[in-house]
Amino acid sequence: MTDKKEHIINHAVELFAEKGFEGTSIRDLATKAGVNVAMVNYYFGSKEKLFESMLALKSSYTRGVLDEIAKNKSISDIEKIELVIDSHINKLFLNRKFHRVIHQELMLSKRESLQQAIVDILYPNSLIIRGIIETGIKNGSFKKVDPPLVIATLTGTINQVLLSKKMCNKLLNKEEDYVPYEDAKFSKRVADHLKQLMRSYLLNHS
Amino acid sequence: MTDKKEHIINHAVELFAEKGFEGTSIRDLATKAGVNVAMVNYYFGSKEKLFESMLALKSSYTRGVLDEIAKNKSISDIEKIELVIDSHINKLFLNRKFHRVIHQELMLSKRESLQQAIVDILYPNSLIIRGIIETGIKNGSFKKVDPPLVIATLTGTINQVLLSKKMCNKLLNKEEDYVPYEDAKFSKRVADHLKQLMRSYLLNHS
DNA sequence: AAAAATTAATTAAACGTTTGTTTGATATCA
DNA sequence: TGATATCAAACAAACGTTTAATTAATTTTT
Repeated sequence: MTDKKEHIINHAVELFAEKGFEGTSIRDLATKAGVNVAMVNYYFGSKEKLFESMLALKSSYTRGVLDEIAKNKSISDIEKIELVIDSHINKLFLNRKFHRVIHQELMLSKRESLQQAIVDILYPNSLIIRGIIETGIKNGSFKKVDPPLVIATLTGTINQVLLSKKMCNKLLNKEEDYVPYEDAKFSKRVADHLKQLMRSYLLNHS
Repeated sequence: MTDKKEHIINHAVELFAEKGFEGTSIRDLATKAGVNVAMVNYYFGSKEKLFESMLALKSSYTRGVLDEIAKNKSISDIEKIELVIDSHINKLFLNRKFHRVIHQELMLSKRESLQQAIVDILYPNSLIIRGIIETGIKNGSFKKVDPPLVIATLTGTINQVLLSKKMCNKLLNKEEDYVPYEDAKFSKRVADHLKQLMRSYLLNHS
């Protein structure tokens, strides 16, 4: 992947996140990236292939960390969940623009092949978390919960605050121009909430 | 609102939910609704005003029920939360197409005036839930939780399962053509999960 | 009640833009 | 010299929208 291609992709993520795939024109993108309109098709072939290239480049960040947490044998199950929460929030807050883009595409049923590609990016993570939860249940350290829905709660809560600055600020009673995602206090607040929630829900006080 | 306008709006909700605002063409819509292309502009003035009309018509369902739950003095705080969960799931599952549309628009920063209108639709509901939680904390029946983030968890969990059939089915290990949103068993499953989650998190066992 | 006049609804066609994409010429570099 | 990169310009197709003519429905007048 050349510098120029990455440069275009990075601007594409910004625009796709703000205006959606259909709402972003090649001309907008070319202007913002400071290149000629023809360069996008020259490098990527088409707007849709540009999107696929973006997926391929930006989805690489997902794997790895979660796996290590799951395999770690020196920490308890609930500590694993807490580490998962921390790393997940960290990752999603940092890559929130890209995350917004794939969330959009996941909701739409145009371009269904891309939908499958996005599921393939997101699903492995949920599988790992599921493994931790089910192990905890077998161990007797966790209560008998509904693992898929616990995952929906974890990711759903983070998505809920991540996907709309306007709604998030309204919910938190913050002023309009506050950017919660760049405030370490806020990401810690979300993490603390989820950790306490999971502790009280998962742990078996027997 | 005439029958014809409502008829067009109902088809617009379907298409907007599937393909997004930019991804839906007036010609697609006219064909699907069985009317001439010119009728959309004749009745609504423009594509954007059609969207606003849709907002005005379809957002009416939101208010009312939650208010009654909050005011009810013959049930406990946790029972109020459980009723909120039931009515919320019921409402969102029934109106999931419309909910998907406003969720999309909330994520994008094109047409910011519409964003504000959507926040104004969603926010009052969260205020009522917040009131219940804060009352519970004052009563001593609830632990000292972070009310805005509890709301984010409630709505986020429901959104997470609601916004992508493909992802939802993958998470639940269901086959591709299963429609969870029309299965009463599934909505009960989500409701049970959220109720147990909230019970163990909110209740003060002192 | 019938006829005329007025308003509303519907249509096919066209309008001007914008869209993604391609071309062919020119510049840059190896 | 040959390959790669960049450019302004043009392309056809699709877009939201408007027009002008026609039909349907409603109201007014006789």
